[in-house]
Amino acid sequence: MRDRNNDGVYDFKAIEEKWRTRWRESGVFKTIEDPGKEKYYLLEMFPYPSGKLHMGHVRNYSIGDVAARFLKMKGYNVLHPMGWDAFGLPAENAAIQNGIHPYVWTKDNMAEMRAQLGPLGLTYDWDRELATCDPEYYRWTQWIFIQFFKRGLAYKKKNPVNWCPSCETVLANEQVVDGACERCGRPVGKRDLDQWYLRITDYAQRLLDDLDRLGGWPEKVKLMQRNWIGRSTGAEVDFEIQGFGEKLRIFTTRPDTLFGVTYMVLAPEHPYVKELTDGTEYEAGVAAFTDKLRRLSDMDRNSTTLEKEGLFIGRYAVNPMNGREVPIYIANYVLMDYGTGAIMAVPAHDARDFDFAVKYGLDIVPVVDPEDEAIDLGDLKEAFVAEGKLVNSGEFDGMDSREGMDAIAADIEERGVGTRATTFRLRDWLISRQRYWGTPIPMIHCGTCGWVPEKEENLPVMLPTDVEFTGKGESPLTTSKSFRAAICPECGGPAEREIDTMDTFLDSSWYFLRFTDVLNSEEIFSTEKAKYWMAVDQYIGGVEHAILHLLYARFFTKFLYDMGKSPVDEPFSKLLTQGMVLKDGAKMSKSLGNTVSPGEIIERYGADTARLFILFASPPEKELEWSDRGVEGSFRFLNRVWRIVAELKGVAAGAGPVVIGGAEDRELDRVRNHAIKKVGDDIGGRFGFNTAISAIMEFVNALYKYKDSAAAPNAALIARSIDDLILILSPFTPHICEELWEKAGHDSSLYGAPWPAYDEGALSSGEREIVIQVNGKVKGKLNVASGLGEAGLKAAAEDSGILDRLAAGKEIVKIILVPDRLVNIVVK
RNA sequence: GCGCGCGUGGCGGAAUUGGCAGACGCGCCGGGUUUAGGUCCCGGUGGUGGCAACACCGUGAAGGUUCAAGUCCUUUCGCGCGCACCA
Repeated sequence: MRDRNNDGVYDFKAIEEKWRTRWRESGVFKTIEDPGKEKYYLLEMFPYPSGKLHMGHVRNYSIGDVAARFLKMKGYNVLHPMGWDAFGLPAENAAIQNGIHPYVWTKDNMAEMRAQLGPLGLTYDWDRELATCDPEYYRWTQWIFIQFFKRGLAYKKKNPVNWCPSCETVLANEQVVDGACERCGRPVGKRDLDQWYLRITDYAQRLLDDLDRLGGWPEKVKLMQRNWIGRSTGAEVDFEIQGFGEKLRIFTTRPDTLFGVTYMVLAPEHPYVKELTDGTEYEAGVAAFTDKLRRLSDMDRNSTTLEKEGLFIGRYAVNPMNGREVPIYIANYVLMDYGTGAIMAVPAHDARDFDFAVKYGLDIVPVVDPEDEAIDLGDLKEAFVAEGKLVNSGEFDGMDSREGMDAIAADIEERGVGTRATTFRLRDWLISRQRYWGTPIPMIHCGTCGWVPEKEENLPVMLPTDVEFTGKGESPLTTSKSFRAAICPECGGPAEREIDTMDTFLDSSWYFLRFTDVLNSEEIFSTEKAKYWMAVDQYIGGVEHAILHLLYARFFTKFLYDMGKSPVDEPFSKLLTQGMVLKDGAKMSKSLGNTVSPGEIIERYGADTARLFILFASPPEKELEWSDRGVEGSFRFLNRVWRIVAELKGVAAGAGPVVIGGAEDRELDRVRNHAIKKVGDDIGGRFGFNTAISAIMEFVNALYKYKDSAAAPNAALIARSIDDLILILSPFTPHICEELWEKAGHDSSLYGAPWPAYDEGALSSGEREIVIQVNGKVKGKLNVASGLGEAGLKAAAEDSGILDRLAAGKEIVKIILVPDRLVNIVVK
C-alpha cells in the first residue's frame, strides 16, 4: 500500500481543513438578493436525513457544486441552498424499535449528515437551511393544504385504498410498486377508509401541456410524465338498461367500433351493480365474485396475466346505434377508477374483450375490415385492433375507420346519447397517512359544521409529543391525550382534529420556494423575493423522482401561481437526472456488501480527489462504475498539478505581459486557450464534466512538455498558464486550487474570481493539418495555413503536388473541399 | 405486451452540423531516475500480416443512402429503463 507521507505527496488534509475554515469564517457562501446582478438558482434534491452520506449524495452535490462555483466565477449571483426532507417512516420505525423519539432521531441524523457534508467543501449558504419537520416549515405546508381546501381542491372521500398490512398504513398508488409496498415489499391489500385527496386531476391537462415548455428537461422524464398523466380521447356514450331508470355511461377510445358491441362490462365496484342485482337470483353470485376479487392484492388484480373472469348479472343494455340488446357482465378486468367504471365490449377489435368473449362464448361481430387477405373476418383468431374500412355499421359502412371515429362521435352528440370526452390515467392524490412523523393535516371535524380548516393564525397545528409508538393500529396521534379534542373554528363548539398526517411528498413539493425566503415568519415566502430567484435554473437529482416528486412539485407551483403567490408556474427550468453509482456493476447496497464510504475515501485521498474522480469517471447523467484505481489516478493527477505549479512558480516570478515567442510558446498558448474554452463550454453547456477535466489534463501534460522542451522558458506565459490552470480547475477541486492560488501570490479567494477569457485567434493560429482522402479513404496529410477558404485550400493542395501523386493514372471526377479539415479526391 | 434509451480497445469513456474512430484516464509493455522495490519522468499500446516503410480489417449483426457513416435510413440481435387489463 502506498505511503502517502513520502514522496512529496501534497498535504491534502491540512490544506482542505485550512480552506474550509476560511470559507466558513469569511461567510463567502452567504447569498442575498442583488437586483444589479443576474441570478442563478442551483438546486440539488434535498436528502432524507438517514444519517449516512453515500456516494450517490456525493455525486449529486459534487455536480451541483462545480456548476455553482463556475457560475459564481461567471459573475452570477448564485443561490445554492441545502435542507432536509425530514419527515418519513424510518424515523418512526426507529422510535418503535429503539424507543428514540422521531424528532431526536431526525435531528441527530441531520447533524451527522451535516458533519459528513462539511469535508466536501460545498458552497451551500447554510443560513438558508431548512427542515420539513420544523414547525416553522410545516406551518406553511399546512397553510397550503388549507388553501387547497378553500378552493375545493382538497376533499375527503371513503374509498377502497391501498393498505399495507406490514406498515399498517394506506399508500398512494404511486407507492405501490408491482402490487407491493414500496417500502417493505409486502403485497398490498385493500381497505375502506375516509381519506383526504388533492384534486391534481384538475391540473392534468396543464401538467401535460406545459411539458412542451420545459426545453431544459430530458425527453425521457417528460415522456414518463406524459405516460403517467395518460391522456386518452374518445367518447362517453349512454346505453339504456332494460327495466332500469338510469342509463349506463361508458367511456371508449374507439367510437368507430360502436356497432360491434356485443356485451357490456361493469367494474364489480360500480354502484349500479348492487341496484341491478339486489333481490335477484344473481345477488349471491355477485357478492361472492366481488368478495373474491377484493381479497386479491393489487399485484394480482392488475396483472395482465390474470385470467379474465366475469359474471352475467341478468340484465341487458341497448346499443344506441343499432338497438341491439346486449348482456351486462361484471368482470375482473374493468377498473372502477378509470373512465366511468364501465365499458362497452367489442371483442372483434379489442384484445381483452376478445379473450373474454371466447371464454364465455359471447358474440364476436367485426365492424372494421382490415382489407387484408390474410385475415378472415368470419373467423378471427385474435382481435383486429388497427384501422380499416367500416362494415356492419349501418350508414357508416364503407367509411375509413379513422373518419368513422369522428363521424360516429358527431352522430351520438347530435342525437344526445353521448359526447366526445377526454380521460386521464392520472388519479387524484391520496395524501392521508396513518402515521405520526409527518405534517398534521390542519382540519377539524365538527358535528354541526362538518370539516373545517384550522384558523390560519393558529398554525402550525403542532405534532403532539405525548404519543406512543407501538407500530400497531391506527395513527399514533390517537394515543395523544391532548391532540384530538378541539374547538370548531366556525361555531366554537366541541370538535375533533384529523388524526392522520400528510404524505411527505407534500413537504417536498414546495421547499424550493421556501429557500428563496427561508426566515419569513409572516407568510409562506415573499413573492417579491421569489420573483428574483425563481425559477430554479438548474435542478439536479436522481431519475427515481422523474414522476412523483417532479409532478407534485409542478402541481404545487401551478397552484401557488394561480393563487398569485408564486411568480412562476413551472418550478424547474432545467433538470439533470444523474446516474447511479455502481460497484462491480451493481448499485451500491449494504446487502450486496459493495458499498464504498465517502468518509474513507476523503480520509485517504481528500475531498478534492473524491470530487475529481466522481466527475471524471463518467458523464453526470450516466451510471458511474466505482474504481479504486480510478481514484488513485485522480489523486495522482492532483499531485502532478501540485508539482508542476511548485516547479514553475520560480520561473514565473515577477513576469510581465505575455509575448508569444517561438513554436513551443505558440503550442502551449493554444492548449491553454483551448482548455479555457473547452472547460467553460462543457460546464456551462451540457455539464460535460468528464471532458472538461480531460481538457485540463491535456493542459497539464502540455505544461510538462513545455517545461522540458522549451529552449528559453517564457516566464510571462508560464505565469499566465499557471493562473489559468488553477482558475479552471478550481470548480472541481476547490481546496487544492485555493492553496496553489495563494502560493502563486494572489491574496484573494478563488471563489467568485473572474473566469479567464480565451483568445479565439490563438486556437487556430499557425498551421493546420489537412487530411487528404481518395474516395473517402485517408491517403495523406498536408500542412496548410489555417483559415483558408475552399479556393485557398484547393490552391494549396494543388501547389503541393500531393493531388497529382495520389490520383496518378486515374481520372479525377471531383474534389470535395472542407476548409480546415480535409480534401477528398473522387477518382474513377 | 406497449413506449423509450443504449451497444465503440483489456476497462471507464472521447468524437460540434456526417469529415483523420479510440481524446483523457485506468491497466499493460518498454526506457530513465534509484542499491532495490515503490513513487516520479519519458515513450509505446484497436486487430491481422510484415524486419520495416506499409497494407488490409475495425464502432453488436446484415443491408442501404453518401465523395465520406460510430453518427442518417431499414431490418435484426443483445442489454437497460419506464408503464403495464387505463377501455
